Amino acid sequence: MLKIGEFARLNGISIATLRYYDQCGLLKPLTIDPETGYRYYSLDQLPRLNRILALKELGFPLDQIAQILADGLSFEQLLALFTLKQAQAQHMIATEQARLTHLAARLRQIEQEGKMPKYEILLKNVDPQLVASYRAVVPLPHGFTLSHSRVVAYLDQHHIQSDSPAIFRLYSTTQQRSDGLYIDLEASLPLPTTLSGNDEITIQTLPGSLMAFAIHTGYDLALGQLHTTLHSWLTDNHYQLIAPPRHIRLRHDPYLSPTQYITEVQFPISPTQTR
Amino acid sequence: MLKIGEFARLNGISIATLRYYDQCGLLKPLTIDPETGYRYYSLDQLPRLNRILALKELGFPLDQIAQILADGLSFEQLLALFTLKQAQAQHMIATEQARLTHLAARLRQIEQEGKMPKYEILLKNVDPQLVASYRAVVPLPHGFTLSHSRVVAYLDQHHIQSDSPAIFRLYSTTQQRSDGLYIDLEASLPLPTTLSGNDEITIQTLPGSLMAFAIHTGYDLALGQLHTTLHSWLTDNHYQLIAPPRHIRLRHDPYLSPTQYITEVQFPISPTQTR
DNA sequence: TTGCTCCTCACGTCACGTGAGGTGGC
DNA sequence: TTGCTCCTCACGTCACGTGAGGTGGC
Repeated sequence: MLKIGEFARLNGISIATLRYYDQCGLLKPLTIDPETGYRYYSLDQLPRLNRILALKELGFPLDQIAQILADGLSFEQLLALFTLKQAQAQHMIATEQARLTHLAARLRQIEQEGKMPKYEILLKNVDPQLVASYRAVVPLPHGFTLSHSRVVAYLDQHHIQSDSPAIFRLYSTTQQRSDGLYIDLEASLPLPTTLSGNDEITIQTLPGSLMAFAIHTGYDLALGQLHTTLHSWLTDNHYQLIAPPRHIRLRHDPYLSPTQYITEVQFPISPTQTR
Repeated sequence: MLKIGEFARLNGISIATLRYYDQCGLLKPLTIDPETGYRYYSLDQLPRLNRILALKELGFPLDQIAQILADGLSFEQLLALFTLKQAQAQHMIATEQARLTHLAARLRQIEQEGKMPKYEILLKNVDPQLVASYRAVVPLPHGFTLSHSRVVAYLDQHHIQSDSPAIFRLYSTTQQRSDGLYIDLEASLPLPTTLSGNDEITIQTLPGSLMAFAIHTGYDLALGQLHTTLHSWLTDNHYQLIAPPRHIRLRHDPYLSPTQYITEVQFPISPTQTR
């Protein structure tokens, strides 16, 4: 019969752990002195404790360990449990490896610039969104505002006032023509309820998607660098662009200085198939 | 000015998260309506929030993120923080990969045997231990008990009664000679205090070490399989044996049936240098 | 009036670690 | 008597999630 301290030392674990396992019923001492409350363990309990510790190292939570040891699981359940754990471990590895990649990139930046990077690239899910849209190939730099005003005019006709930010989808990169730069652009504004469109204006639902996004502060035509950064981020992190990039004009009041503008750039993405 | 729900949706995070960041001072709303308590955020707070989220993805705890953003860290501290995180991520990957290996092994066993394996192999740290030892090449099967009784006799001479289990160090594997099997063996018993030895008995401190160990139930000469299992476990998990294996006779009373015997097998190990 | 969004507690999570304050056996 | 080991609460951990119960604006 072993006192709790001896039993703990034998297994290289803490007394608190054994007391906790007692409390949650995972491993009760063989006897408890009713006078003193001292817990006494038997050497015969070693195999059970070791099984517990081994399963814990495999990453199982204590309640699942209790189930496994109680033998209340069918062969299939056992198999499923272990296969699931395997998948979880693989997922953890992938996550940590991505983290390593990002950390390495940051370290390089810190060493070079002595500072944090300008853009933070993050992931989020964006819901589908009902919008009124106007698409055309338009000249820069005013194409954004021109297209936007077409949609605003349409909404005005229908007496709808939208204070949601404008969404631009970029179907092409900027293209040099003889008379200047052009871009294939779609301006959209969210609608509270569906309408019928017309020749110019399309009513549609922008698809929801996983997005890699970043916030840009300042004039929204100086976004080339951010696009480049996002593109290389995608390949580094095994994502692919699955739809046109979006610009969201979060703040773009004409009476503000352009340095105050805030634009969100969204890249709709999905994970690249590995293999 | 954005209400908390709008600001949350904009970043794809929960309202609870924003409230929590307010509470712990990481990101306070720009203003709070004193009447209603409503929190109002500004678009200018987007970059800070994104930095927070990015650092969180890199694995930093919120209090460290606060420090980093407060810019209260020197270049060296920043570098150290990131390098440490990198090391932690690498460690995590190694741990998870070991877990995967073990899970795969278990899965194979479950599929083949439909049952949990016989032995659980675990790690623990063992402290140094002052002992009285007798070492000799002895015949099997009685060599263990013979050597053990030499040490017991020595302790009796000194009127010391040790009820700690006997420790055997196996300096060789079993060897076939013309007159039977032999083994180079050292039997030890823990001492409460140091003594002077004699021709036969050495007083020494068994070194502490990281141990891979397993518990064996039953007759303690049927341990060949466990040794083999332990050896292949070592190579699978990138450890190497750095000292003779130990057998600890946790229960070995002569009046018990050998099926009741409990022996712990310990392999002193250290991680194999990778590269 | 009905929904919707917001508010503030307060509690739960998971596997223990860490005192505080006290007891039992040598 | 002094150490040592053991006991039982109770609280802290980390970053929120989840009600309960209530309020404000359309």
